[in-house]
Amino acid sequence: MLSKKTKYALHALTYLGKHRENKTVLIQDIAEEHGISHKFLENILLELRKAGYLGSKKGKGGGYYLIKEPKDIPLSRVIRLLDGPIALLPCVSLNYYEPCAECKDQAHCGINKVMAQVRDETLKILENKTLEDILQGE
Amino acid sequence: MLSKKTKYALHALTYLGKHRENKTVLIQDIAEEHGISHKFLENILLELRKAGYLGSKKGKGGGYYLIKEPKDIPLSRVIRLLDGPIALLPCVSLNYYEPCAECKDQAHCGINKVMAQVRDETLKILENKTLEDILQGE
DNA sequence: TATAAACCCTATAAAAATTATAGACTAAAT
DNA sequence: ATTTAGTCTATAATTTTTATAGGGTTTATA
Repeated sequence: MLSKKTKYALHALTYLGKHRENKTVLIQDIAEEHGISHKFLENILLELRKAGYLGSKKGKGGGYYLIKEPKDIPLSRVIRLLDGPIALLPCVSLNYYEPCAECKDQAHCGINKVMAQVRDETLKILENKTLEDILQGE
Repeated sequence: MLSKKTKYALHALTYLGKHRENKTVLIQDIAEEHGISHKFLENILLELRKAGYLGSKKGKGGGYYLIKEPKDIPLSRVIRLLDGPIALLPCVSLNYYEPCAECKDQAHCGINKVMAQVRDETLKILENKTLEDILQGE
């Protein structure tokens, strides 16, 4: 399951995607719309900005706005950013690799091999679905 | 990512799958082989038995053994049993459904729709990979 | 230029979930 | 009888997630 962080990030991105004509959107507006803690959401939006998905403007009249096209924001990226690895095991993670302590020889581990396949196939799914798909379903 | 519980369960099932000629296998042997806490593994094997994957024999000469064919043990089942939902959000879970608090109208939620698709496609992957696939990779 | 609005940033607290341990109990073999 | 090995439930320890707090910086505008 996705963490609330990632779930909230998706809601925020969706909200921002739906309000692209406005110059900026307030954290507060997104938080209220979805009943999310303002402060918690703040941290999430900050991460999305640092990762290059959002722009922001400080001061009065400020707020957040999308700077990427919805079609260029795949689920895989959002999940990796906020939740970490997509792979089911650290030993097959492309971005967060770590060997598994209980596995003596990764090269001959059937679990490792199958999980690498699962990772590849899962990745295909999550790279194909983008914010645009979400917006179309709203 | 899978919990250690699920990961250990997969290692245990693999071990049991590789030792099907023996009548039974000791918890201790599996625990030692993979450096897992005996007691922790005990609870996991108990769950696998209650779910119908393993049989057990008490007393001297006892232990665990596989009672299902490896090809009839898909990853999806093991994961659901020990980790819970495969869906990325509770609102699209088939086995552990719960509405999402921050979503006002699930019927018009783009996230919900996309995640239901992701769930279906992910499920296809995890239902297709079985213990047999793991054993073949060993 | 003072003021209020709004994001920036880091630290920490609270809660929940995961991981691990403990110990008494039952069953079976010898 | 004794030893071996799984059964079961409770609880402790640890880690992760979720949430909060509060001072800082920037900007619009009166």
